[in-house]
Amino acid sequence: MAKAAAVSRQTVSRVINYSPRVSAEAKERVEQAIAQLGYVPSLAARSMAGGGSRILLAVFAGPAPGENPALPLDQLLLSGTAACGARGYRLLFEPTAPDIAPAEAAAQLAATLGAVQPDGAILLPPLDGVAELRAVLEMPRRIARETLRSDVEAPVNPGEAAAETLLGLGHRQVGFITGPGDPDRSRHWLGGYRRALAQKGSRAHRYFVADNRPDLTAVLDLAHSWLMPTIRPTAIITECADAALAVLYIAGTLKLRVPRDLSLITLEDHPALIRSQPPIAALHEPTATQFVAACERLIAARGAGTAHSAAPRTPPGLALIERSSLARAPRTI
Amino acid sequence: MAKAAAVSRQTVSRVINYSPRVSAEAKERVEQAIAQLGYVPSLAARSMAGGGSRILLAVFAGPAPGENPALPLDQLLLSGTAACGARGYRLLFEPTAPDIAPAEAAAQLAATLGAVQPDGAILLPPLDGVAELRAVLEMPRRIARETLRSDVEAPVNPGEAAAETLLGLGHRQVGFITGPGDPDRSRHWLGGYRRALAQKGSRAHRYFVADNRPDLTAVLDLAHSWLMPTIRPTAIITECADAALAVLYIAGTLKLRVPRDLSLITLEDHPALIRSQPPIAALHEPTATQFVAACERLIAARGAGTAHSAAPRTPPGLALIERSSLARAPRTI
DNA sequence: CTGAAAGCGCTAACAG
DNA sequence: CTGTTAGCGCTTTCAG
Repeated sequence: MAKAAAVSRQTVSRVINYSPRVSAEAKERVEQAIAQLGYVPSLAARSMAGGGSRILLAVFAGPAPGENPALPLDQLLLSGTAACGARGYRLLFEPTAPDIAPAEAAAQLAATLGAVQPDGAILLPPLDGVAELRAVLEMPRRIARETLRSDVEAPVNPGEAAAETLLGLGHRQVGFITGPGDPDRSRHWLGGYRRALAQKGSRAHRYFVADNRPDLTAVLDLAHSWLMPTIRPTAIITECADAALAVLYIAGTLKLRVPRDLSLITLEDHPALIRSQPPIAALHEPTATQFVAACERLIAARGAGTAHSAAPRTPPGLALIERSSLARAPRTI
Repeated sequence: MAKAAAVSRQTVSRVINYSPRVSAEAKERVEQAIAQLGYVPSLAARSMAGGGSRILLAVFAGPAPGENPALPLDQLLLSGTAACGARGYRLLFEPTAPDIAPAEAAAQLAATLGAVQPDGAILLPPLDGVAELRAVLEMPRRIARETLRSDVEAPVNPGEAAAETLLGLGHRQVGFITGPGDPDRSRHWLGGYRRALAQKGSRAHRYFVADNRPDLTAVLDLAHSWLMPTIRPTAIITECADAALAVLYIAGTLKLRVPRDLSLITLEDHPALIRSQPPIAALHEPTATQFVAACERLIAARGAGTAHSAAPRTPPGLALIERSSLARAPRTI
């Protein structure tokens, strides 16, 4: 190929690797030849020659059949491939086998690492907490490691944060509706909600809890039964966006106005929340954003000094999308 | 590595490639050494040496920002990686850039093909209809090509099929509620519904159409407005599962019984449909199933004669999941 | 059934 | 700034 541009293969290599040590003239010729011949460098060859594989590995917990993944995989796939593709990288999603011991999962991961030799790997939650897997990423040929959450900070619990927000607005009857998705996650978030209420709650505080991950019709029934009586929640947290819309609808049929009579917040963001009347607030882990950031750090880390990026890690935390579904609690019940 | 087993690299290669031409004895030794040293063959090296990359490429239409993909990407990712992983393959998802001309998309694809050199590629809908892309997969180093639909059969339109099913049950007032997701797809399916009604419909038939892709609260309102009056649909098709559940709830509040007073069918299957009361029928393209089948054909095709698998292509068609939400139309309106 | 030789396409490391 | 020399880890092809 190279010879078509009357230069050596090395110069071609330099050009496609954006080395500054190429004369403008040579670069020109090479680029022209590349365009003409439709030349595309082979990933495999580059990887083997030590130039980096230009592959990033996203490891997620493969859910047992019938179970839901703990993550919005489609969002991650979309935003991740876009971010990586823009920089000439590829993103490979790899599930861990469901229901296996950490040690086995670690062995599996090590095998994948050996076979693919990615330039970096991301342990997606809840895998980021598994010490065995983190260890595997430490050891081998300096594979940069990333997780979504900062390694330092304690992860924030969305359920807890949402409850605190509502308590801060003076609400005393706060409801929580779990959603489908990973049961462990539901449990964890619900736990956060309980903690917040227990901590700040006086006797006047009341729990309204649906911990059974109700489906849509069940949520509608439930909302009706909660909002009909005089003693009712003045604020409701829903794990999934659908449920919030369902509650909003029920509130409407009962002539309750959001947010005057009822505040609503959901732990999953969704485009439909913007268009609803009123728009519904969301307090969620910005998973996709963090994922893209992690990918970019990984890509940036290539060539940089240490593997484990010392790059600026913006504290991830939660994203509170305030919309007009939140208000102070009404004076009287 | 190989020398640890007291054989040549060749023999190792044969063992890991399941060549039959190895003595049981040598095989034993090699396998032991492999386990001991934690040896993993490098994908890149195998690919470069011509042994096949063991990578499958899934090409999908990258949606414009804000738009939804036309496919259940998370399902495809889950089932696809599982299927490929079980056979030692990897699955790489690659989006086409949104809003570009077919020719450009083709160039992009060609570049990816050159860089990754997958053993096979799958054009996910709606890309499978783009001639330029299909052409790219024909040409190069015998990359096996697959699509979800059979190349021969005309794709079946789920909207049309659902409408026909209901017409066959004697329904004359049939509703159709579009959902979020790819707008083109909505349009297409709605068109099928219209065609079916126009074809079989007498004057007595009535259309109830929501073509504005309503969100959940809008669906709830809509269902109420449809089902309240005396002249109302006796059957409703919803594009997405949520909407079906919403309609079911509204029917309940209006004392309409499903399926006696109202038949329900949705074009998206979802676990929640099984648990609802009654369970709701779904008529959907079994995308994930077809995708897994396509992957397996691709993997099987490696080594086999022709690239373009002449393997038995089971007619894909649609999957009608009958549940108790379907019944004959009531005698009187 | 097993070994030896050659090379896949690139990039690092070193000269010029 | 550019060219030369190796060699990455495997598999193919060809001999034993």
